Amino acid sequence: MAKRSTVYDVAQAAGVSIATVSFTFRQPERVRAGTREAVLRAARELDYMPSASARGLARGRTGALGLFSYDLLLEEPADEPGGEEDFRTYPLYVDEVQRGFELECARRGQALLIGSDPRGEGEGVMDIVGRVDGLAVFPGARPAELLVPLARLLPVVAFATAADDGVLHHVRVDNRAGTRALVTHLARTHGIGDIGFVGETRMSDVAERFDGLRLAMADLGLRPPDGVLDPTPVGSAEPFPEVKRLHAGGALPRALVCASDQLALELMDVLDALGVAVPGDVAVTGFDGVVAGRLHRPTLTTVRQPMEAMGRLAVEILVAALEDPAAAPQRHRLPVRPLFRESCGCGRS
Amino acid sequence: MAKRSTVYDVAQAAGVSIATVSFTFRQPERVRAGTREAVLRAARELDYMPSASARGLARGRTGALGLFSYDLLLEEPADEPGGEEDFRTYPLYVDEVQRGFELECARRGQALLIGSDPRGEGEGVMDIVGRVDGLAVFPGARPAELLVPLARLLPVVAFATAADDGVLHHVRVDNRAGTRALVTHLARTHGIGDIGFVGETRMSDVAERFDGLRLAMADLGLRPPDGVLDPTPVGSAEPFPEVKRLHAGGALPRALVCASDQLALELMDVLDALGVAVPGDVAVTGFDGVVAGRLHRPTLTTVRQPMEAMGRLAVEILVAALEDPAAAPQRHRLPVRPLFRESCGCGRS
DNA sequence: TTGTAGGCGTTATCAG
DNA sequence: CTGATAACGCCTACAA
Repeated sequence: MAKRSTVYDVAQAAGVSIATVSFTFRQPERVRAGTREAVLRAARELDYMPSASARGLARGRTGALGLFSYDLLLEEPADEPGGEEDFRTYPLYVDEVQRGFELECARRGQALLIGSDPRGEGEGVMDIVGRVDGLAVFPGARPAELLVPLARLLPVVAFATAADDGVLHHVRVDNRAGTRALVTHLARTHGIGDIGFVGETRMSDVAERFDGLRLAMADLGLRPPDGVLDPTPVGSAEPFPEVKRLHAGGALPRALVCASDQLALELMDVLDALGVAVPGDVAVTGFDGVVAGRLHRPTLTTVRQPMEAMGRLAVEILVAALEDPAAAPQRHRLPVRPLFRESCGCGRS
Repeated sequence: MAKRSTVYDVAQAAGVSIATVSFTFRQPERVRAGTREAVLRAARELDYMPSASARGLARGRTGALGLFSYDLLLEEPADEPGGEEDFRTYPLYVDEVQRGFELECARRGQALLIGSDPRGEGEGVMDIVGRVDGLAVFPGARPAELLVPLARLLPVVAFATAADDGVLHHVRVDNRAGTRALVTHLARTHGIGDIGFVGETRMSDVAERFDGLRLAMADLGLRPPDGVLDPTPVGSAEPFPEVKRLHAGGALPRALVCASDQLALELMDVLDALGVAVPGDVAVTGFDGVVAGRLHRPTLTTVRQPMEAMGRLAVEILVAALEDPAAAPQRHRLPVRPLFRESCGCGRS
């Protein structure tokens, strides 16, 4: 690898000082034409590429924004023995939010740093924080409070996280309105009043979804469930024990509203194995609006989050915060949109 | 924003020199236990986050890998007036390769910088090159030769690009085998011998696909087309003029092999508008294996590229090149897999 | 308009 | 085992 040339090399080749070289790149007009030509030509001939490290150090800014996931899905590359690809694992919710973040960064010519914490030690954040001017973070197993100290150092946007702090910027969706729309549809259109909720409510998003379901049922004069069903994580060994028990006892609700699309798809697998027809015997709904819900048969009724918009918004917030560090933290709650497809009993969409 | 604390602050708080602080972080065992504790505690209390800029400058390495696209799809966020999402635009081929790159970086705890050149001035590369230790680049409108000077400065992996240089690392797929499999299937299974190729062959990948088609047809004793049909870019105003002309003259081939899935989907729109049935009147195939091909009706027969593996491989190559800068450039050609679905006349898959 | 010189936060090479 | 101290490459007053 050839040694990269520096301002010194360019300065020497152009017969000027390094200050002039540096100046030529940032304020080309304010340099005499002849000098400018000489500098630019020298730079081109020497393949001069400014060092972002040096520049960042001198300026006190890296010029990059960061996107961080605490626990990334790190599955080993699945073999594709011959069948179709498993699009249940991609693209997920986070992938689409990330895409919005990327598109907005690209539009603004912003460099984007993607980081994660594969070991789960929280040490990964430190690394990335040192590299960026602002950071957006997906919710993870670790409590969001860990982000608060970071927010004193740089602007931080938290996705889909409860907002009981006063320092983080927040980008969330209207989860309650989402499940409310689902419940209302199930009741009014399909005449279903016996609705259960599947999922675990430790994440604030899911808690809000469950809350929205209960509020909506109460408003409709229906009896809300006392609690959630099967608050076990996605992908557990013996999934949905409670649903199975209810089925065995013939006490399955007529509809199961799930905390996410992923969960709903897994649930439908289990129901299928039990010989329960969807939507005939029980209606199933998801939340997120990932593509897998359209590939599944029956197609999945769900609530679509504006993921691309969420990602873009995070970038906007960070850029604004960089320009005005004194501004108050922003809290956004974006609207969602129900998608009524086959799994609730509607016709194919 | 609070000023970030530095090694100096930590050193002072711990009552040691900055050298000891730095040393404590890199070789904890080689520092006396008491000193170590003091330093780590001070660092924690001060929320010390090392500056990647300073570190990179001192070490001569940024510790990040880069992924660059010359011309990113920068569509404005599409309104979603109420219908379903348009999954034709995401995830595309590049998105899935990028995902593989990300997963592999995450697995290795590597920081990943994503950059693009929205203005198309080539100036974006300079910015990102200064930030990374190694770079992978998607093919773009600009000739790959522009990458050669970069490769003298840092390891560069080119995706899906012709390899007539001696310096770039290459990650490609076996395009010829892909179209060969398609042609063989069309001929043997569906008895089709009249096959056209749609697409523009300026990109080496597409040229190879066309070449594979011609070779396969010749081997089968069929008469290969003299040239390609409609070498116009995706998304042009008046798409597929030649196909329309052939249809008007009643001379449409029995099968149209397209350069990509995107192109095939657009073509099917046009055929549909012309009243041409797929696969009844004409069989259509794509190339890539993106998810949109499964959502379309009829589902799209295509050739699947191992995109995740391609992304992962690029990371492996870069990491290896960083460890041994003297090693020769690597050239990989990964296998592809045909997926026979409805659009060629096969049953639903 | 251009040059000089100091500083940005770490690392690494030495002595001690 | 720890402490000075010189890079690292660029930016930016301040001078000339």
